[in-house]
Amino acid sequence: MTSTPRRGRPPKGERQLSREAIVEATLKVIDADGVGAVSMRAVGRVLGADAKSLYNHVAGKDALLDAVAEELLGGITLPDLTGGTRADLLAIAAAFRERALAHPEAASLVLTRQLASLEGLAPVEAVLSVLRDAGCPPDQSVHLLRAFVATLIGTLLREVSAGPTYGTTDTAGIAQRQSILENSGLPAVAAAAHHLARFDGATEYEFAISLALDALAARLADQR
Amino acid sequence: MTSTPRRGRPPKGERQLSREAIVEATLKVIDADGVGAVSMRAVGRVLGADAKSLYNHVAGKDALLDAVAEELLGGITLPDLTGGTRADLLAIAAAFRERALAHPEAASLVLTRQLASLEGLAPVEAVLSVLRDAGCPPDQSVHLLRAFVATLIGTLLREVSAGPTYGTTDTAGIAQRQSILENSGLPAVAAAAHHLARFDGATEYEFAISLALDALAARLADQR
DNA sequence: ACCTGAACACCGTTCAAGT
DNA sequence: ACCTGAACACCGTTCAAGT
Repeated sequence: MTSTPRRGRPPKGERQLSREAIVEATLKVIDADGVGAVSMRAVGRVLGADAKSLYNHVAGKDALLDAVAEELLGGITLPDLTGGTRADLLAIAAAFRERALAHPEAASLVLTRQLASLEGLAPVEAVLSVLRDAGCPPDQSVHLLRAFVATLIGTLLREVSAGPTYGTTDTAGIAQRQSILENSGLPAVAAAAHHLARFDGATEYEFAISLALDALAARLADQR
Repeated sequence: MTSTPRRGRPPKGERQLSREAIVEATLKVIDADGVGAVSMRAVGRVLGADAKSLYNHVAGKDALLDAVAEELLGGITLPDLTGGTRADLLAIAAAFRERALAHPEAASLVLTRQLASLEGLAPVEAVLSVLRDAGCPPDQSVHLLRAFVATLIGTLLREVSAGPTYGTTDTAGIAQRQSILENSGLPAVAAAAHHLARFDGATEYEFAISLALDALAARLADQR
């Protein structure tokens, strides 16, 4: 009288698997428990399906993580461009950051993986077209794009990995870090301990991006 | 007549395990096959010991990877400071890069992990002391340090993950990428396809760092 | 003090067997 | 066309049993 285990494709309207649903389920796992918690079995569990069934829709775990990264990158809603170079680049960067902070656990995937697809090219197009409209030649634009993206990625990686508690909330932790730094024996570190022990993502983001855009503007001015 | 399996601690001068040897062996695994190939069993194999023995010297796999990151960070040989702000920051960044490129497969560990130890504080001290000597107040120094490091990390992450073949060697790959970009339907991307399809780590590094240092110098000048 | 056997609860992935 | 059972070669980690 035990329930006889089924085999083969389920008979009726049991939910069909799809690549899209699988990617979505994976993102759910990541949001809940981090990238490290992703396994074919865990994703299958979310969908009520066997892990092996996923292989009918994705090539494997690595390809699945790539797909999640592409989904995130492709889901960025780019701003309408106004023609103001600085304002437009600021807005593009903000769109990037917004997406990263919406899925902080997944952000490292986008920031870290080498993506080959065309999906993620829209932000690149946006930045390059702003630079082109600013009168920047293509070779210079590509250099500036890469430097700008590097700063953006480095800044966001730090922000998402620092977590929200690093800053204002955890006063005990701040005090402890500060005293460690003060007693580090390193004079410049000790002198800056108060500031090193604190971190506010939004402030650091604005500082770094603003700095990068200043540098970029200076190069564009040189150009002319 | 089969060899009887030993149990308990081996009787004599069989190599002792040590935290240091374990970290070194892990780095060997990473250099050979990447971070993904690290497992307690694989590291044990390198040392001729059982994976479980490692737990007598490190808390677990995650702590082991942290230790590798700290070893890399701590092993950076910092330049003697000359008093020239730009030259000194350039030299510090170069030391960072040199270490990253010496272990490209391991670099993401250092660039990505949140390190809590004091080992990695020497580069921070170096940068902060250069900024202090340039007359920059501590709060501003910390912002500039973080922005500078973000650019450095973003740039190096790209360089190590791009691999050496992206640039000059793989002419077929370059041509293919270029034609994909030209046919992407994105006008600015298509216009810059020739440059987007190519990547030279050293050139991009110099461009990005130089840009960051220009921006930093401008801020220091404002200050006064 | 330190190493290992046995053991547990996991992995990713292949492939044939099913519907 | 798509799902699963059986199977394989892996994982990290605990703990008691040994020397």
